[in-house]
Amino acid sequence: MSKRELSASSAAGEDGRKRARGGEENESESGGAVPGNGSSASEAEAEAEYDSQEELKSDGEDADGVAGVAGDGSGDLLSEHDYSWMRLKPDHESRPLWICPRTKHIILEAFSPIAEQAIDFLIAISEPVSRPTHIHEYKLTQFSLHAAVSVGLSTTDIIEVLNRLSKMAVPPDVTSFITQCTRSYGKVKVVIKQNRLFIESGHPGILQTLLRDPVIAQARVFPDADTDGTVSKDGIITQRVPQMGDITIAGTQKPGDKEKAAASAKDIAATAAKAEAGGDLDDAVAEILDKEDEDEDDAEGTVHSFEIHRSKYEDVRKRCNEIDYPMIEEYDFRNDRKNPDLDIDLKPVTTIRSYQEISLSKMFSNGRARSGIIVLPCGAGKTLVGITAACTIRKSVLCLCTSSVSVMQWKQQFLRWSTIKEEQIAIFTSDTKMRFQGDAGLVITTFSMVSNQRKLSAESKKMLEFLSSIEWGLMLLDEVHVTPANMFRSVVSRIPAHSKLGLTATLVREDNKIDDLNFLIGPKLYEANWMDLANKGHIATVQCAEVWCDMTPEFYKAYLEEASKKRLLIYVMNPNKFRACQYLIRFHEERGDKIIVFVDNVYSLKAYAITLGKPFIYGATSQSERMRILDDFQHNPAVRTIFLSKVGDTSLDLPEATCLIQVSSHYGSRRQEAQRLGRILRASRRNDEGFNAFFYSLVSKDTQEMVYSTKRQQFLIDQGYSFKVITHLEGIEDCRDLVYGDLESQKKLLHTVKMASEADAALESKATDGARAGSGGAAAVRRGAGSLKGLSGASNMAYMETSGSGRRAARREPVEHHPLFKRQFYNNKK
DNA sequence: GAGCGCGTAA
DNA sequence: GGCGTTACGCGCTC
Repeated sequence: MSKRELSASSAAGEDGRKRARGGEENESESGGAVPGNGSSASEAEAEAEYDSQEELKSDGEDADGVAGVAGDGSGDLLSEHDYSWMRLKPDHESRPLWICPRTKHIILEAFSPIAEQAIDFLIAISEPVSRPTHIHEYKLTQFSLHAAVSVGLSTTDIIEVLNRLSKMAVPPDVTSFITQCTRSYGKVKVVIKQNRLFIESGHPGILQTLLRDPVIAQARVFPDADTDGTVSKDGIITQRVPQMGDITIAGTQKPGDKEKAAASAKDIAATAAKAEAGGDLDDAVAEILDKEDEDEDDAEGTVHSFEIHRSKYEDVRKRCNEIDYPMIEEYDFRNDRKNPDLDIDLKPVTTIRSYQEISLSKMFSNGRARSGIIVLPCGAGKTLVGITAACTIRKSVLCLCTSSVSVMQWKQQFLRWSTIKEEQIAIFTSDTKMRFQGDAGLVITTFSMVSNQRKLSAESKKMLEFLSSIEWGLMLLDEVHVTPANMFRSVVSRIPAHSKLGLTATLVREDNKIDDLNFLIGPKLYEANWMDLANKGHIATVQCAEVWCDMTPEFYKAYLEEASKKRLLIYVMNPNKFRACQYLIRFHEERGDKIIVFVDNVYSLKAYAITLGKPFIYGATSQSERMRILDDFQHNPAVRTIFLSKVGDTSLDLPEATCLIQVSSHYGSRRQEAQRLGRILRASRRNDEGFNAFFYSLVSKDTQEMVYSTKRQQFLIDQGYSFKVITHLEGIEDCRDLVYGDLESQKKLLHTVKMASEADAALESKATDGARAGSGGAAAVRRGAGSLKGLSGASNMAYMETSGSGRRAARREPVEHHPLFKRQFYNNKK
């Protein structure tokens, strides 16, 4: 074990600890705009805690070495594996990657001079797991490697570039994993002809292999007399393949993206070569390109296929993934003479940003449209990516949104950025059902409109028939992370589309269905790093802070006494939280910020907004009232703060907002946290000198809320954000006029809250039958006991990243960190 | 076109 | 695997 390895690992550790303490690196550059003194009191506390931890840990590290040569008896995965056989290259210092042979995790030193190029490459071949400031973590997966092949990288390219960037030779396990995952990719395709689905391959043997699988065989449709091409004895169809040419992505100057992809590959290579002081990488890259050209299945001139039932599409595609013959969905739209062209182009003035171009180049890199998912932060122009894809394919487009509001927004955006005419667009929602003119067009609709199988109005039924009769060139799926939902997922197989493009900012769900997107839509083609775009000025930079509000003794007592479901109201209505909220609003209003306050719970929302005298919007607010409040917020300088419930989580476009305060939220939803942050990323002032947007989460200390808060932040932390912990808002005690300043009013508030939750409970027991109410009463005592237990668990979780609650917490983590990192993040003790 | 019931998502 | 709350879309009625 070399010294270097140890020192690099402590760099990783440092990063982990920075995260743990709320990422103080942001403070130095924040310009002191956050009104907390998190750097003094809280930090000192945390520091002391962490120092003692540090001693424990460094002992362990010295004893068994970072690579875990000897077990430390804790059962830590890391310690059970001996990596000491891996030898560092002599010039490993100039190479930025570590590769774990067992878990296929790749760790990047983000401070390396060639980090940026390495990132381009890693994004292409692996999944980002976590990307905080100094150390990034990626993971090689089956799907990420499929995606790599689909953008034109070959097995040897991947291994070779990886080898150049790595501090040690690529371990044999990793090499064979890459080989295994890339070998069969691209051999099987799904194509749509005359609205029917065919499984296609250049190798008839592969089709026979597939047909031996019961799931696939069951989905099969046998060819009839009308079938084009020759049909063999076993019913496999053979046809000649049309030739293909180059394409241009709309809105880009350069012809095609092959060059683009090549350019970035070349960059990586060139820099790696430079770091290496002379190498033959340029040749290797040239080779990559050559290969890309000859790697087409079509070289053989014939292609073989069999048909499957459309209804079985999802099953078959899933099965193919499982048996390692992933089906790729590519649309050779340039040679599609059968389907009518859509007259659409980007307007000449429309320009797309570099990362939008790169993400699209992943989609079109071989001259065809490849189905998949592009992940861009809110405000980074996802819509324009979708529109550009439509302008490149130039066939009929079906655009699916989650709400009717975003349906209208998509329509406006299409009209704004492209040359499409109003009459070519059809809106299909519950209150607008139109058709487009001509034989090709754009339909914008909602997921529920096309997935709803239950009672349909006659008009909708006809419309739905129309939708499934068209061979769509492109299906755009906005907020694609909703697609795996039971009702929504069926649309992708029911409506035939030659290619599908999913867009989202938050490719996370709290259930385990997110992986289903791999066979429902396709691989993740591109994922932008939020921090990265912020640094380049495309989205606003945000200071994130978690404000810890002490519970008042009375509220805390009530919290402990209450059954778990009533607790929420108590910690949300905590008077100290009220005061913190009021204080922050005042502070930011004086700075000239426009503030959105999110309160998830409707009762609390009203209580907060009315007490503080601010307008609020929630589900029951009428459409006209919403418009009025939002309009006021944007244009009336006197209205600086609005309160929103969950209504404001998605697709509200408020470019004026520069500050967010989160008072209550939906459990541990990472998606909600990220999407709320997204509300301020497009702040119109983002490019002002030294501009920062602010994101505060108010958390009642030592309650369940702390657990959720930690979990919620995970997505943003993985995107490189760091949360500063503020335990005390500076100057809050000098504000004598804050609400609930005296014990009397606090008690009154507590009483009101208790009454409210009892009223709710009463309402409920009246609604349900007596049996249920009775059992609830009997359980109350036990719940009280359970609450204490839950409490201690809660505080452990809350301090998870600072004092380490051990592996149990780690297991609950949505993101599986590499053991090397777990060690740093969670500080496993012996 | 507002309001209700239903089903659904997270 | 479900908890509980909130929001929303759809189709229908008045």
